[in-house]
Amino acid sequence: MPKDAAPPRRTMRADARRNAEKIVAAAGALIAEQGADASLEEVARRAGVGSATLHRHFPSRQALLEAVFKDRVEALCAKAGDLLADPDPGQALSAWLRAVGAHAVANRGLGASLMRDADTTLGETCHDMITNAGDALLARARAADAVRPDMTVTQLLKLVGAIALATEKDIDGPAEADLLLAIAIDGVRAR
Amino acid sequence: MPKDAAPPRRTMRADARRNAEKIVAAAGALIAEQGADASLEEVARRAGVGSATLHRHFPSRQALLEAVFKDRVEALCAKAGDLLADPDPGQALSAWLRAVGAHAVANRGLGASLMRDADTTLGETCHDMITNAGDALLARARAADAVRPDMTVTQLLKLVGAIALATEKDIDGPAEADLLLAIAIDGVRAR
DNA sequence: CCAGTAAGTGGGGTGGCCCTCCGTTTCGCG
DNA sequence: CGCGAAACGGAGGGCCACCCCACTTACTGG
Repeated sequence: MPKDAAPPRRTMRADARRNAEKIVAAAGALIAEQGADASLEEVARRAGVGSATLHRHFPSRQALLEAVFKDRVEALCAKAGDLLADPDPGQALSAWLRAVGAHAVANRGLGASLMRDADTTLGETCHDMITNAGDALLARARAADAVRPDMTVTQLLKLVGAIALATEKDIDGPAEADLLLAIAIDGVRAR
Repeated sequence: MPKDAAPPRRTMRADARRNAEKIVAAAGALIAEQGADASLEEVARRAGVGSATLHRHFPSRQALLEAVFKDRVEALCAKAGDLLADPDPGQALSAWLRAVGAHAVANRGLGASLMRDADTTLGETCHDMITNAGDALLARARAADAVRPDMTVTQLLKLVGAIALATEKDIDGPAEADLLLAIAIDGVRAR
């Protein structure tokens, strides 16, 4: 009998991985300079690869953004885990939201990534990760009657992302964002 | 002696005015369908004019958006005027903000117009109009100790615009936006 | 060590977009 | 009416996302 179809690759080929890394690095730099709608061709150019390679590794702009922001998001998730040990659940939630907001303004375009579009079909790893992380904090805060009972993480993140988006191209973005965020968080508190 | 340079036109030529109107109408329809980043060439195509004509009448996308939203914005300004007579200044402000938010989600892209880019060089009539209108309401609310004393209209509008932007592509945009807005406004109140 | 092969690559093409130049048409004033 | 200026719109340049396909390269089993 014919032998089975070729066994599927277990790991990426070494050069492919290297190229992917070069692309992510270049994208990170360019996005920091120009924002999340930077030219993908310019990214490929700076990474020293063809545009086809970029598109093969990252089929959509969103996919590339997620790769770029992955470690930042992981850091935020870790922070959420730490804050679960905080004695004051309400304070913990609000501290985390401000941290998320700070990252979102600092890294142009992260905000848009987090809010995410209700239409994205699948694979929104970034958004899922942060949603899950935030959910734990929110649940605890809700149990302690520190927040309005009808809040959802999605709403919270939308709020944070929206504010980041609105201030990210401001002259004094971070300060403005922090102020607006503080105000919004105030509204989230249980009355 | 040579006669003075030809006297400058006082009014637009009739066909020019008609074309401008057709363009605004087409843009309004397309923006309602596809959002504020709709293709300008498609607008020109639907209006039955060449793309050069569109660009002559509206040198920037922002200029076109302002023309499209002008009457909506005027309505909001009028409403602000009316609300100045409301006996409760805090309530009046919050009602107006919700009205602004509702319009912003309903008319895709209005939100972005309102928040406006800190870098726009000049001529942001739309933004100016609404800023002035809101300022009166805010001043009155502040005098009545109904809001935090450090709020500015710009911040308020940024908040509203951001929320509209964040929810405008949602399945259930209006409801979501109203809820988030209510929360944010709650944070704006004086403690 | 070596060849076979699937995985990976990138140049070039396509179509869309924004915007401008410029020859042609149209308006409206005198 | 007739003429000059105002307005028009198609063609074309530059840029971009994305796809196709002939070529190259890394891994694997003998």
